[in-house]
Amino acid sequence: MTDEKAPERDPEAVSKFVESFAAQLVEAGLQRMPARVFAALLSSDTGTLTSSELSEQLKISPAAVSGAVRYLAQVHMVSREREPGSRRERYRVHAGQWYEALTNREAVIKRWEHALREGVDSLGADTPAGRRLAETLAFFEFIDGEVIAMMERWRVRREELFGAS
Amino acid sequence: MTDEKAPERDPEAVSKFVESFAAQLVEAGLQRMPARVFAALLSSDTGTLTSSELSEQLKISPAAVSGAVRYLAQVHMVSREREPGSRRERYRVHAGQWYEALTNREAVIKRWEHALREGVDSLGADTPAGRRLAETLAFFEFIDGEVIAMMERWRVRREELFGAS
DNA sequence: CCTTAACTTCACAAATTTCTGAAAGTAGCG
DNA sequence: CGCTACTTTCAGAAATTTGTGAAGTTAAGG
Repeated sequence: MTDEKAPERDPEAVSKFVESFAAQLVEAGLQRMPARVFAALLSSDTGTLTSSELSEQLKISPAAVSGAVRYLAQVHMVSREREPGSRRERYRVHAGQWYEALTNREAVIKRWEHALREGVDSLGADTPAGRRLAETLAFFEFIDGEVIAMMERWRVRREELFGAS
Repeated sequence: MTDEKAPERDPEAVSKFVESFAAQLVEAGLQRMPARVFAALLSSDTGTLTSSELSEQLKISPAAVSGAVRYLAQVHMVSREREPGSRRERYRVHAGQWYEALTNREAVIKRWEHALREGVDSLGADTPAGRRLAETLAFFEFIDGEVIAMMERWRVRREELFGAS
């Protein structure tokens, strides 16, 4: 009900959410800057922000934005887009895309499996320790398959709930 | 085939596995000392080690062991046992117990959900950002249920593979 | 081409985290 | 009751991580 034409959200409220969600991400193991940048994108209206918008909103240097975004892109939590006809770059969080990245723990799991296999070999499959490692390995192999099926079910569910593909 | 009565494993090989598996755990977000301690327990024959054994094997101070173990116990990755009739404490990794702790990310997820709910409220459920947050929230709620069912299936599977309950 | 707007890289200062030695508990055992 | 064998706590040194300013790079637009 103000006379502003674009209904600007209360920056105070946005910032409050950004910081509190970022804090949770940090606690879960993400670095601080990537967490804040990601939270900011998640709570933006378009799901996209430019480098300078991020820099301004979060009060951090362009260098920090650059580093954070590079990391986030690497783990597929955001994607980068070039605005045609401008040097400006836009960073985007696809609603449906990012938590699939959580799934990409898969790469991590593969490495765990590798390390465990080596362990089973070098300690001996017939030793108590070897057996313990083998069981852990079996667990991860199980998880591998389950996660894939689970994400399949989620896509179906999501369709039900929100319609859009 | 040596004349040693207890068939000591090659400490070299054990150490190699411990360090390489610990490295993976670190990369996944665990702190260094807890990771090393945990890997050492995982590759021990009995699945238990005393404080001084850990201290010696990993070449770290008793203080470091104490800190690492406190953390691991807190997140339920190891349990502590008192040897009756001795001040000595024993730390144990239950083969089937520890990866259930991975599941206890559950607590983490609950906090994420809380933060997201607040975000939806304060940004407005009818805004684009609000809708994005709501979808993310729905995803986590979905995961909650799935993980529980998945662990159920694992227990069945484990029974098949290894027999022991 | 040259200018300029944008992003990236790099070296370093600051903040944080990690590990240790030393001191202080705590409980078994004589 | 106190000695002894362990473990935990704590303050601080050392290592690591983080974020910045400044210089470097790249491409759009004149």
